Amino acid sequence: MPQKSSGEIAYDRMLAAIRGGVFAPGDRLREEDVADRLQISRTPVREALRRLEADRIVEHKPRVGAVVRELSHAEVVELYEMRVVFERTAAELAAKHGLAAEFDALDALNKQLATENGNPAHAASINQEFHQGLYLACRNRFLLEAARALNNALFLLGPTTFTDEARIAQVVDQHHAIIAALRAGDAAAAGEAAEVHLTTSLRRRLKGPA
Amino acid sequence: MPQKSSGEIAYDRMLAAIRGGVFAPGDRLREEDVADRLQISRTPVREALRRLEADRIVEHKPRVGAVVRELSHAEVVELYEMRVVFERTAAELAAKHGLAAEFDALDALNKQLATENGNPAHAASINQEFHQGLYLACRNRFLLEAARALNNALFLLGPTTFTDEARIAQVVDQHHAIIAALRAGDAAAAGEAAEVHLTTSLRRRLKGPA
DNA sequence: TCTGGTAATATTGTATCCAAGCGGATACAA
DNA sequence: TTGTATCCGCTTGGATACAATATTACCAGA
Repeated sequence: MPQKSSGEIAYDRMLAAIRGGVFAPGDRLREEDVADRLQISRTPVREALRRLEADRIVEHKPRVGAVVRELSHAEVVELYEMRVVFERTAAELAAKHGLAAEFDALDALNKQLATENGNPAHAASINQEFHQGLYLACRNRFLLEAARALNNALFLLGPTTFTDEARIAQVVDQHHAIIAALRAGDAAAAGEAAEVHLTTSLRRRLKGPA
Repeated sequence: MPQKSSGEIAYDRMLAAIRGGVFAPGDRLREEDVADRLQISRTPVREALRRLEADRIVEHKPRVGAVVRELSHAEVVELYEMRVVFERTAAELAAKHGLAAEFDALDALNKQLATENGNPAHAASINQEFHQGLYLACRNRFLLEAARALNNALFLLGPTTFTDEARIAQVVDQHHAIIAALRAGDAAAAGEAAEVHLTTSLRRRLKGPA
């Protein structure tokens, strides 16, 4: 193990497990179980659990254990409320600080997304990359970190639905509007487009499961 | 120790130490030193350090140790950039969701601040409470948490300067503008007032030390 | 004197061990 | 049959011991 510490590995694996639906909200995460599963001792597992707790992905009850958080309806709304703010801010800042090459990269991703009709998982992955690229273009480490934590919390809601073809087309369109505003250097328009995009996303989410 | 775990205590004490200037940016925090100092073992100290790392207050270099972060000029600007966004958002949401009683409490704090001429430390403390109250009024747990982390990072810059009497008067005025907009339920105006306030604050900060 | 390598040392990373607290289950009594 | 009290076990919280590694100091040779 030259590069990553066991704690890092534990964190990554557990995050991936939650992301992949192996651990569902409400599941208990007993330190020893996880340790056995990952073939390491409890110490790095505890470290990983603490980090997940800081990300608000697990809840830590003293003497009871860690459980994967369940988001109430109110919290889901609050989560998206903040996501809208972050995304709008990211778009505004990216319009100011981003490079043309970065916008080109976003455009390329978006074109790729447009052709991903049959593969929902891949489409979701490209979508992730797009938004990550947007955050990277705004040259603000604190926003990047805050958005990362927020997006991790988003995994609790399960995978984004990209099964619908019309939905993908809509997303691609909205992304395109953002990119156009970015290229024009129009921060206000970019922010507005991002807000529209995310608001649609929330609406979609709330319509879905619960 | 019925209520707080050693880890909690370690976190609180270290945060207070950084806040109080005991640990300055660039200082190394060796686990054993801190453990000795707090009369506990390394385990809870590590937990506290990991939490501080999540807050981006310390940097953790493998096999080397934790050092209190030093913010570059660029990072300070980015930090305030985000703080403006958060504060603006908080004001907007508070205007929508806050209760009249909460606005009254903010007003009371602000009046108290106006009379705190001779005591910079106390004035700073009241100011903290004011902003905390604003965040609480907006009913968004994610914003609250993100703002908490950001404000902790702010401690790295040293205490806010509230020595100048004219400065306090200006702050009180700007707070008052925010409160007025909140009471009117005018989200846009509240957000605008908050942005003005924080922008002044940044200007003040950059004029100061470095 | 400077440079290269090697070895000692300092410090974190991981594992294991002991203590403490909470919850559940069971038994007894009403 | 139900309510209550007590006891046992499961799980985390904290401490310590051990391993791994990066840094640094020191020495030898050029």
